[in-house]
Amino acid sequence: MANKLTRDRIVDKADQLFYEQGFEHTSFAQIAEALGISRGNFYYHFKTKDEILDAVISHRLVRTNSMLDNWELEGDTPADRIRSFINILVMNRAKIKRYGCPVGTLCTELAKLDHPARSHANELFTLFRTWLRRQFEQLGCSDDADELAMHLLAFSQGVATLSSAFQDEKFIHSEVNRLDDWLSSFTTATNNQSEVL
Amino acid sequence: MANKLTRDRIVDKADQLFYEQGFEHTSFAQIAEALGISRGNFYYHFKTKDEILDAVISHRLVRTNSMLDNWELEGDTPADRIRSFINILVMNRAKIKRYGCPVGTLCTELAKLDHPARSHANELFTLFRTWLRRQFEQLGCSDDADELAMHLLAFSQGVATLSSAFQDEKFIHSEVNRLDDWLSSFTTATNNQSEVL
DNA sequence: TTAAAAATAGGACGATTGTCCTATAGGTTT
DNA sequence: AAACCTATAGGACAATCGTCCTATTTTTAA
Repeated sequence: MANKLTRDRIVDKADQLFYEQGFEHTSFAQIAEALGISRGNFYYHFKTKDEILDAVISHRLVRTNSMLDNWELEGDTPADRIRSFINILVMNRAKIKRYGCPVGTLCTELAKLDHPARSHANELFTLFRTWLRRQFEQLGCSDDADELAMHLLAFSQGVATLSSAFQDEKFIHSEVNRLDDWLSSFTTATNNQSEVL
Repeated sequence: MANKLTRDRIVDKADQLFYEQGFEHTSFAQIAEALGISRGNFYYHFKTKDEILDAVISHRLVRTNSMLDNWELEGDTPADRIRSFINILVMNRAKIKRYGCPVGTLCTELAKLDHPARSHANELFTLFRTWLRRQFEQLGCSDDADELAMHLLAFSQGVATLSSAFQDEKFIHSEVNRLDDWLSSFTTATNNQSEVL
């Protein structure tokens, strides 16, 4: 099945270029040329540009899901797992500084285009949201777990946007430290009574 | 000078469409049609698309500057003035929910396009940053005034991004309340010794 | 080995893009 | 009244876009 291979290569390259250049600014021809395949071959695998976008989003959803599963396995405590989320800001700082957050920038672009795939892309955010909510619940903050999840999600979005605008990696580090402190305040103060769980 | 009038109308409409649809997705023809003028007339006022973009950014810089000046005049205390900044999230919630933050989304798009006007657009962020920094200094937080300014800036960016993705205005309200509380913590605890100023 | 199917190549299409050119109308100045 | 500059209109341009079509090659199945 060389078929499957080419299709995957297209999705991978499209994923990369959509991230680096934006969805609309990336053309069929550009992806094809980057892969060394013809536009005709391209059209054999994807009939429309929206079809590639859907495939890219689905691919990202799968990857994100498995990443979250890994964090679930690796982290011993909910706080550890939440820290795994926070640390992607540091791990991907170079790309974030250059292109922003892959999820946030895609959702923002699709919102402006009023694109049909918009809600599909937003599932990426929902994935993180529900995962984080579960962690905060396990941390003993059931009452405002969702609010805390959204708060953390929002803040990492802001850090990505600003570090990109100001081309500043140090900012990422300082804000991640701040987030760590914030997270610690849950495991010490608030969580004393719910530590029992 | 009907000239000046047409030029301004172009800048206004371009400003609006760049915000609602994005810079690249907005075409010459679209702006011209929306204004009921010909493309030829259009080209008389702006020779390239980048020239309109520059004019739009300059226009936004002027408007933002005068808005900050107003806040400076209206707000009695630095905390009041910072609250003016926070409240634009609430005031513009409908548009933010629909199109995100005008500054953040433009800077993000230009970053991906690697557009020459990128640094020009980033001045919008710098404007808010230095203004907020000054407010925090007057609040008695000179040591980390810039960090606090960036923190606040980042968070409002995140709120805009997420409220847009989840189509959620309530989220804006709850996070603005949270920000108000955060701000109050400076005027009560930290600021007791600097209240003298 | 041969027929069928999957995969690739490459060109053609209509539409749209940013850009540019020329012609004309309206008003101001000499 | 004549000359002139500003402003507007509308078409032409080459390039690029997403899409589609038809061959040709490669692989699989009979």
